[in-house]
Amino acid sequence: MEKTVIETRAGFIGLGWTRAGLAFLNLPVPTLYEAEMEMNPYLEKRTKGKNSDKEDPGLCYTPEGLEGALKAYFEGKPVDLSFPVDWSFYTDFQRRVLQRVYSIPWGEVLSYGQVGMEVGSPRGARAVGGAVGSNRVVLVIPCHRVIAHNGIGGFGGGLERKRMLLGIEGISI
DNA sequence: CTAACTAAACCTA
DNA sequence: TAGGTTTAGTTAG
Repeated sequence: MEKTVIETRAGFIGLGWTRAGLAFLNLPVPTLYEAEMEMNPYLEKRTKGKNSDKEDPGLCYTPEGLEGALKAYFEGKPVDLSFPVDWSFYTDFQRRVLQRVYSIPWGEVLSYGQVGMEVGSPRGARAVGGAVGSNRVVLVIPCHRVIAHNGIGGFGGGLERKRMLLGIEGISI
């Protein structure tokens, strides 16, 4: 697993990747030190799935263009952040949900119930909440664009930051 | 295997 | 709007 920190207008973002794609990407924090500390729990830790990146010569992902895209995002530009993701960290259900969320475009939102509907769990809204909560790649998998049918829902990084991200995209709830 | 959690939705009044 | 009920998947024991 490779890692680095990039600086955007909103702060320092720590991220890591494997040969398969992005493994984690954190929210911006004010200092380089904090960004480095927040990466520790993710390094070489694989709670689920197999070792997708272990000596797989067919894959050779590196995050080219990601820094520029993230900087542009925090300058308010409607950029596409669908960079390759290492999906091996998730259960089948989590992967199905997150892959659907992955395709939600900039500036649009879906409810937990709608996502459940589309991935074959019409009454699994609550389970969808649990699944998006397992997202390690914020922004690239835009889990902040999934909200409750009657409100904003929740967010692992704090509701303030979810509102902030949606605000950047012109959505206020 | 069961029980106890959820970043939800629904129904009733 | 408030409160209780239903719900699917994950995780801890």
